[in-house]
Amino acid sequence: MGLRFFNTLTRAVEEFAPLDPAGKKVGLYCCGPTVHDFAHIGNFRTFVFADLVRRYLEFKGYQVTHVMNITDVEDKIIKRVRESGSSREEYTAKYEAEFFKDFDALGCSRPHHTPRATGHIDEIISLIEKLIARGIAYKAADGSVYFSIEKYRGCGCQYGQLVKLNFEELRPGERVSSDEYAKESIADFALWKARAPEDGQVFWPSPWGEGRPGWHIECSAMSMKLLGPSFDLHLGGEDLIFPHHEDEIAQSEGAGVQTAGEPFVKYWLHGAHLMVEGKKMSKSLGNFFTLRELIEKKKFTGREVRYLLLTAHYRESFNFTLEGLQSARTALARIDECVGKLQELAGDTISPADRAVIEEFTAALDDDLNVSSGWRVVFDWVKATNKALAADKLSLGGAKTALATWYKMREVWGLEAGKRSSKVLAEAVSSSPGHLTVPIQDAKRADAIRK
RNA sequence: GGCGGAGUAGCCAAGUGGUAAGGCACGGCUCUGCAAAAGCUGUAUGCGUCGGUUCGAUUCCGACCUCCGCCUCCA
Repeated sequence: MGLRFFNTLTRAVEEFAPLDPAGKKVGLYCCGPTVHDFAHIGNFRTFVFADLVRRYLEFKGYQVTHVMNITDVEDKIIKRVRESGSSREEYTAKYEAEFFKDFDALGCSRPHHTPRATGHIDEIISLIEKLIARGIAYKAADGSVYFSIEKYRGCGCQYGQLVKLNFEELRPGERVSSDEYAKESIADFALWKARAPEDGQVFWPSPWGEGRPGWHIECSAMSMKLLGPSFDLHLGGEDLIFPHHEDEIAQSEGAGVQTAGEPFVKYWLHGAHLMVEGKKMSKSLGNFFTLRELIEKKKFTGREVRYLLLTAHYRESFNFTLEGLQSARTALARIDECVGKLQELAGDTISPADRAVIEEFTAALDDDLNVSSGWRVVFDWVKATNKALAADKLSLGGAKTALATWYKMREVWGLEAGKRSSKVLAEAVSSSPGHLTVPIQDAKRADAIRK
């Protein structure tokens, strides 16, 4: 059996088969950040998850094109821009830069493309024009353009592919904002929002007047531009299933740009949310970690945070705790210790990995990214390696193979060791091949280093 | 109210119709200036509750309890 993913579209685990007839190229899109503030640890769970998917596909030999959008125009951003007095460009550039700082600290591979919504206004407009031409979108009295779910369904398209929806009982929300009173139907959503006074300088010209894109449209426009009208994988947090992703499907398939019978996206993968210290993250509870807080105030590393995020299956809600980070630190140190010894023995030479271990590892990850089983393989390997090291039974060749085995698995985890912690450094100073012995005269120095 | 997900040792977390992986924490032993690391080793008669099916259920079915998400431009 090969790689399998749980597809939200079918609510089942499916064999992964790329659209590419050669079975080689894979298009992967992940909904990226809205750059209105520092991203929190929950946001990053999704990006680490997407990074794992990408790395594992590459590990499996696929040629992945990874796209992640930057949403740099949206209600909250406009509000903040107005309050801060800076321009939208200045404001979003700052938080985009901060976002990538954290993204890098977590060891996430940069996507091949990180398109900004505001850089694709033309594509967005042309997509909306297609929808209007097909009679699925309409310009309302307020100057905005809306997507008509009724018309869409009238074309034989299905709305509600990702969630079961009861249209008769769709409740008119109490919080329908006043600027959307012109919609024909309550479930219709904005493709283009007419310029409002509070938007300030944030607007673009369009065939329907000045305004800005709706929330969902940029993902449709940019993903199809960069990956084609049909692509393999679309990822995001579970909260995006509805309405964001449902609406993306509607906009993209409603435009009629796909080859007959081909979907906009073949596999939809959604990551579950994070809890913090047993509670739902919320600003009022104050349990809202940002990565920089964890790094600067709590003195953890991005690598430790990444490890912790990678210990739980992506579809299970996960309880993120400082205690968990502490145990992540210990577990990583154990791996590093073992790898450090191997490096001393084998150097950084290239050797084939242990096939049996890699096969076991692959079997674990193939199963909808069963990271827990993957870690079991890693720690069984650590144990076996340590045992051989302690018994002095590891030949040079054996050490090279063991090291290569870890490097292979590490490609998937993305946990390259950066700077060693002071504890490990102290040991590295006093270690010699084979056994870790501290010369007696160095005892005081060792104690000093320890402090 | 509608839809969906989950409840496994102190904490995190796999898994299976036939008797519970792994990590962290904790205890014992070996090694050691003391530690740490490493090695060996111990720790759930039990998998939310109550019923049912079965030779046998944690795994299947039903009910219930609890938690979480979406239905409201939050990853």
